[in-house]
Amino acid sequence: AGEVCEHLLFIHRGLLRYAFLAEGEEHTKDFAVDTSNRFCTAFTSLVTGRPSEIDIDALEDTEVSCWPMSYLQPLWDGSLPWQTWARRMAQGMYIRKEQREITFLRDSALERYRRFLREFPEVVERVPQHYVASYLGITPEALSRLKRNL
Amino acid sequence: AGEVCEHLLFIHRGLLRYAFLAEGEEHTKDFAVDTSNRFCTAFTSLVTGRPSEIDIDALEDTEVSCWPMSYLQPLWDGSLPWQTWARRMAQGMYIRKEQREITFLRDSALERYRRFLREFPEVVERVPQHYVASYLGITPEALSRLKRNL
DNA sequence: GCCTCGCGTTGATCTAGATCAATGCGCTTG
DNA sequence: CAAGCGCATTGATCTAGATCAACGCGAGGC
Repeated sequence: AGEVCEHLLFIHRGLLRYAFLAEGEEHTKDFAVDTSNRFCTAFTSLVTGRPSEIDIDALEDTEVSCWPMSYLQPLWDGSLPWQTWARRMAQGMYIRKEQREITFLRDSALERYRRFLREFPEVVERVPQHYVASYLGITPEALSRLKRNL
Repeated sequence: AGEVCEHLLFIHRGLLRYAFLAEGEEHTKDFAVDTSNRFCTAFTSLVTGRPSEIDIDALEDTEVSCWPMSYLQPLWDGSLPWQTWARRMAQGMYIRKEQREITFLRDSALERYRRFLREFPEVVERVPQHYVASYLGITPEALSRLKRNL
């Protein structure tokens, strides 16, 4: 956070977490894992050129390929297939966020946890549980109690 | 909802609402107004070609230009400037959804209402209040009480 | 070995917001 | 005009999840 994001990462191995800080609280926005979501970047900063408000940290030793934006931007702006690729990436990211919006409007914390287990079946074993709680928008204590009902 | 979205709309006058149905409850995802967000479409359906899960309904008499996808797709796929335009649109939509994600993780209902007033200052006077409540993820009763504390 | 630290759990209490039910009030329609 | 409807408000009660505090327990580090 604070820097302008200049890179697009592709995750070969490991696990990253997107977070942001607000009034001393840290909130988990998303995970990026080697088993899915293999691209990782502070997208908003990347495309606006403004400093990122989110932190990205590695929860495991992580191996990535790193694409500098200075390399990608000319491809995106100069070549139709790459432009299409970039558009599709943005579309896919939108669709994921829309799902998350729907989940916040429609589901209880328990239901959100069940969906999380379905979307990231392996992540739950690889990250400290309080990060999962934070991703769901609840406290660690609440998640601990939720698990008793499934 | 149920149909594949084939159009991108540009709103000249009026006000639309995005909603979805879940277990008999209707939830409001977003508003599209003639004073901002002037494009409107069931984006996920538009780009995936799958039937839309969301409804779009007009809360006022609304005047739009209607761009059929059969017209846009060849532009997007065949022309760099149009492709760039489409990519930028997808990026912008992502950024808006990210803001909404952050708001659900970080803010109380009261704070979300304050932000809503800032983002859509005029909408609050143009739509029934229970739609605003639904957009915020709370009940109409709760919103009615919230307003007493600002 | 012991000590600490990070993390999860558990218990007791508190609170934001949900739920249910009643009231009021402007608009439309007969 | 009255009747009915959609919507906002208000009150009483309930509940999911927050908060605060205590405890446990395994993994390092000394």
